[in-house]
Amino acid sequence: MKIATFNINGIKARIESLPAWLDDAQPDVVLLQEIKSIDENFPKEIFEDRGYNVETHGQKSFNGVAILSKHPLEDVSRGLPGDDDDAQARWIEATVIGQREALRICGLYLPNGNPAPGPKFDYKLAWMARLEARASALLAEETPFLMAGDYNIIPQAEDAANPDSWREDALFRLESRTAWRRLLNLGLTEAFRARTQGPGHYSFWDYQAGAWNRNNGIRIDHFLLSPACADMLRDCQIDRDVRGRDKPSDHVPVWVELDF
DNA sequence: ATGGCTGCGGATCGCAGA
Repeated sequence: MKIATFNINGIKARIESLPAWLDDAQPDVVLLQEIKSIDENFPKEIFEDRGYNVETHGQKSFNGVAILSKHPLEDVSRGLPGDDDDAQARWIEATVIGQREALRICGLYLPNGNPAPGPKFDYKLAWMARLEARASALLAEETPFLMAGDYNIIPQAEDAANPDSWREDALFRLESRTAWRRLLNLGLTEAFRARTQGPGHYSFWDYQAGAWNRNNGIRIDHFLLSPACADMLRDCQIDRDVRGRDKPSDHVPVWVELDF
């Protein structure tokens, strides 16, 4: 089963290029971020016509996540637990039934956190603490799961073309990387690094300053896998070429192939 | 050498993103 994550930076702006990528890549499940749409305005029919079940958790103008799945989705849950006052739509989870077992899939759009320090950075770190708590709870349930999406975290220097320019940025500050490390220390596996080593692998290139043409990218879209899910991992790739197509998002899809 | 953008709402700019 092929499961992808893709920050599309606005469903209205990607109304043609997203279906084109789906037809090309043929993922079974897609976790979308930054749909920038309320649920009522999300064009479900475009995806239902292609055989996908569609579950959204949107809001006006900003953020918003969704799941597309060719397999039935069960027990859909919206919003990251831990703060009832958090109105930002950044988390959705559901259970996908595979051939042999079920997999809990969590789609996330982690806060950017800039400028740092400041209230937005505090929100990012608090959100990551809630994410850690959710991961711990899922581990305790002993059901296989993955958490994937736009983490807005550059894990290591090799994940940026120019790491020195990111040192003080919320995506690469020590506090952010420490919170990321805490997730890994729970026993989660980062899918891409389980299979591919070395620099030069990116999932985001800024629209500005010719970042794509210069390959000035960063790797911030990730899959974290529970131990049982990590045993299912067969492949993990970044669809880099998507960034060079017509009217691209600033992110590209990342996907895993899981045997379950 | 420097710096360059895009999307959204309800507007013809301000904010947000990373």
